[in-house]
Amino acid sequence: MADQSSFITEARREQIIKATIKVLDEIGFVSISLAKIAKMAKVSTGLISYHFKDKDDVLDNTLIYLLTIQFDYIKERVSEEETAYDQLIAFIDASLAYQGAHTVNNIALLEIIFNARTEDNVPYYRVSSDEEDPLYVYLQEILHSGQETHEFSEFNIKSLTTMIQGAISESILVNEELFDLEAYKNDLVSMVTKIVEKKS
Amino acid sequence: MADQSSFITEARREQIIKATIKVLDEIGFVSISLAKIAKMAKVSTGLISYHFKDKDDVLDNTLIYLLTIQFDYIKERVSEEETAYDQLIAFIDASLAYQGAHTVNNIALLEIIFNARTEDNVPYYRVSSDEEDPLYVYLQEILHSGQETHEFSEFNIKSLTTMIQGAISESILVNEELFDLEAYKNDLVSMVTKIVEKKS
DNA sequence: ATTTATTTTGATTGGTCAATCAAATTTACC
DNA sequence: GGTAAATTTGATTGACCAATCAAAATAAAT
Repeated sequence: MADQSSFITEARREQIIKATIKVLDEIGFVSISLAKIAKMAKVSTGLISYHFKDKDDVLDNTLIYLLTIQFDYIKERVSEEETAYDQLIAFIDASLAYQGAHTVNNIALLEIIFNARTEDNVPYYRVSSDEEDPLYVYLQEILHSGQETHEFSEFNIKSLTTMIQGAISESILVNEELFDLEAYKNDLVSMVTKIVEKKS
Repeated sequence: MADQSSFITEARREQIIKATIKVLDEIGFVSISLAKIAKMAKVSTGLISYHFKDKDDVLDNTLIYLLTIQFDYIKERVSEEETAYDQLIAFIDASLAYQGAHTVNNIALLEIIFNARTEDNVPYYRVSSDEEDPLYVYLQEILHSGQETHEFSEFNIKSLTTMIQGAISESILVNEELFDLEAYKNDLVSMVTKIVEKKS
């Protein structure tokens, strides 16, 4: 019984989270309201309050949901590779591929990270992006292992991590129609290769 | 008389814009209101409506104000240099230096770009970042002239522009205390150098 | 079948907001 | 000094919002 009801609860929570993602994509964080999420999910406003503590709780859970999906997608592809270099390429590939294929999720993620703030008004974008962000840590690990095995040259890991993540993030922002994601992927890979490769 | 009153108007507008920047830094785009801007500027709410069409107009003008300051700052430093390579380094230097020195302005800029939307709900961050963004165009020109004079190798200009801008933007997001901006600047310069330099 | 627990609804409440506007104040001009 | 124009105030209005809650509906248990 406790299990059964927990299934219902989980299904409802996911339904509400998915509706939140859609609304975020359509009208953005600034204009979102529980009433609009409820309408999108085709439930009453009270039901959202029943399954989540408050509005912030809905958005926090949506953020976790989005981060988890993205991380799993990338990790799955990277872990298929053997060498640090192949893993690095797979990381870039998968990151850009995820963005191309899950635009709605990415907009929603962006909207939350750039708008949500902690109770003491610290923006989420200043809290994460650091040691705490699993993707950051993961990329750092790849770069580190490549240097350990002397597969890579002696660059600064933190700086290259920041640069790669920035280069990936930036591509979400550019207008899709005018931007050839595939070409960018190839170019970014060859640029990063020039940085990590050992001088011959 | 028309001149005098226009002076007063301009002074008020700037006062309100500066207050808006402060409020954006402190509480963010989501929580901003005309009442809070008025309080920060120490004027009445009605006065803001007298000098600006509506709330969006205040924020649009604040965005233009911030973009102009940033662009002028960078352009001034880049234009002192002669060669494309020195200009490229100066561009990176100045961009990161501006971010380090004008944190409040940068937060405000970020808040507007990642939150404001056009009337048909298109986020500003999808409108700019392209051919329209003066900084983008400026960086592309530097890269282009470097290739024209065969000072640079044959990389894709658009891709490198996106990568550099992403690498610069990303550094706003990382936690200041844990991040050595000076070190990042040097590393980014040496990474970019590896990409633009001709094979010897 | 009846009772009990869980889930869902939608009206309500107190609060904030953008924008308006009549009245007050200040400034410009003669 | 007096008048007209420009500037500034702050109360007001109508819309929207988050959160609450009593009542209804559904499901589970006996």
